[in-house]
Amino acid sequence: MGKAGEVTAWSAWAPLPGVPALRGDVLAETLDGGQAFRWHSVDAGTWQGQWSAQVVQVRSAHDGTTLEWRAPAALVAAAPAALARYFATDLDYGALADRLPWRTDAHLAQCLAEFPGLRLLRQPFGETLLGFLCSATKQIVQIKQMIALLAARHGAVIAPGLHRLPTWTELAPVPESELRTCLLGFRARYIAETARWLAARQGWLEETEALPYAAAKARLCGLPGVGEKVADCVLLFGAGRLEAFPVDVWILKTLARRYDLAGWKPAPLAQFGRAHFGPLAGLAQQYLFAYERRLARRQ
DNA sequence: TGACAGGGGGTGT
DNA sequence: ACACCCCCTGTC
Repeated sequence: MGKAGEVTAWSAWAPLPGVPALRGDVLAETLDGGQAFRWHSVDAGTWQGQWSAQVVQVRSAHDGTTLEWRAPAALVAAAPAALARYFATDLDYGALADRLPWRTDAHLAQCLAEFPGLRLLRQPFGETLLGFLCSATKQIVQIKQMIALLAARHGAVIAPGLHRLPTWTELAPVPESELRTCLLGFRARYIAETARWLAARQGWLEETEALPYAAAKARLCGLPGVGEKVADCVLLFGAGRLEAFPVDVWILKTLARRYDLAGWKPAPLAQFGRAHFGPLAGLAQQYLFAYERRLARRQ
């Protein structure tokens, strides 16, 4: 018998075609750098993560060609398709990064050089919304803690000791007071109200995900607790909208410092971002973000 | 080892 | 501009 949550029978490691192997720090930044909140390191270079009803481990292949993965034997059938979507294996991120204006932006060029191969994930839309409703004034470790508690207490079991995140429908009947015990603080009310609002509108999230960027963002901003920053994160990390440009305090600082934009407000900065970085502004944002965080940690 | 102060990736009023 | 909520981190 293993510990709770410990998978005893894993499938064999298999390549994940379309995703090049990533340097250890770049893989860590991709999986555990603020896009997603359900990955943890199980071994040097090996990460275990969950989304929807999936549980997988990933690492860079020893031959250095691609990422490789394995899944609990009982869950392996659905894994290839789920992985392909989650890791956006159809997108060549090397080519996308090359289309950013690094040739005329020395700072961006340095950020790209620091995190070669950095990727954006395509997480389930509803789960991404839940994660970023938890994110206000919280750091990654704390958000991960809230999300883990929500899953453990309100999510269905998908493998021994492993729970998926609750769906919005499952969250709707949970009283706000009970959500507060998941360390959500003032975010509990946002999540409770959003859950009830969504439960009364089946299909609303799916419709929103399919809308053009601006319309989808406007709709998300109508949810309690969702402002422009959260909406942009949900669209960037949960819908593959690479034009979304979330402006948080890190980006505020980095744009002020590196682009001489001190004193600018978030909305004008978002405009600057889209104008300067172009239709893949969200990818540029992720590089700037990763770089600034690395500098901060080194202090 | 324990206590304490400081601050935190945002939204809503 | 400030409240919201309380956990994490660093420090003594």
